[in-house]
Amino acid sequence: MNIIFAGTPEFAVPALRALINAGHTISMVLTQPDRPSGRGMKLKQSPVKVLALQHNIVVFQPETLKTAEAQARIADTQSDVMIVAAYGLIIPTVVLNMPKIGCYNIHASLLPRWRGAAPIQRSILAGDTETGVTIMEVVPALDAGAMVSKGVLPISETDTAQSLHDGLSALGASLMVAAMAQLQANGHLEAEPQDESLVTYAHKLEKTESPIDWTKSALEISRQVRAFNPFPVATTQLNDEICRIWMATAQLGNGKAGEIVSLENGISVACNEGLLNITELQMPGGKRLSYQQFLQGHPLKIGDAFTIIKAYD
RNA sequence: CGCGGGAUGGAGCAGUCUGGCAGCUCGUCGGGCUCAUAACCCGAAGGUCACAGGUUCAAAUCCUGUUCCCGCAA
Repeated sequence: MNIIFAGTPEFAVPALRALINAGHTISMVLTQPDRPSGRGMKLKQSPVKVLALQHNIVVFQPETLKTAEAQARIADTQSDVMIVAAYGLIIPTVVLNMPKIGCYNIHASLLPRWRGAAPIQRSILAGDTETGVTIMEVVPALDAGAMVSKGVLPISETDTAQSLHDGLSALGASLMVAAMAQLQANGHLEAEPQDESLVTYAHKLEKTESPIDWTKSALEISRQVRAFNPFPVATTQLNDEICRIWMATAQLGNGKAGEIVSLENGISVACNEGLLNITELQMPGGKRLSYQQFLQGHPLKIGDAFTIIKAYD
């Protein structure tokens, strides 16, 4: 089929690759304009753009799809379907109506739960035991289209936003390829409307949510740490310096909130309820370190305490 | 040239402010102990202190430039 693909970050890359490998013609790739990013603020191409260029696919990077010019270029591709995966720009209704057959989206949650920007992180934070990917029709309202198919992925006690992201991204790619195969065979896709009474929204993570509050339970903090890995990373304070916590799990035990109670298998810190077992962390200027390596250069004693960051600049 | 931090035996760090013998924890190697061990004891090797230049009797340390890494910001 003749497909126009709209996506920007790493999450969308497996889907584009899978569609190419499935033999579809990608008539155009829409992705966000190159942005100044990283140290030195150099212009950086989106991961989707990099892949598209490797396959000599036409890349179109308008600042907005509201202009007649941009819309004309998209219309010119005469595409059968448009596939959207974390594109990051609002797609006007007029553009949604351009593809002959329709417009489909990959969303990283089991809709109608977690519509919005940060479904993966919010599902971990909420303590969900499973999450997944939904293939659905794109409609003008946010992630509200009828659902074509779903794939489920369990969330384990050691899953991070990164690990789930990778799993969901791959799952979404295979579901989308399957959906396109079905569409090609049948000429249409069955879609089930979302139950509006079960809708929840996954708001973007705020930087202000990253400091760890040691008076919460270990379970909650562990979810925070894992949901915030790799971004924006949970933080706490150690000896007047900001310490980033990359990996931690909850375990049984108790003590005074913030105090280290054991250094046996990880750095165990007392919370209001239970212990947080830190296994990977990072100090300013340094790299992420396993707790073993960290302890060799930063000697900690039982009784030392992490403190709560008061104000976040 | 967006802002800040960093680079010291194989790993992680101290030492730099105030110039004066190259240190710590771990790893590696050798020996000892042990039924045994990632445990413990004894010993050893391993450094162009990122790179280049400058100041000085003397530079890891002060000055200038370069490279690479980390964080912020997006």
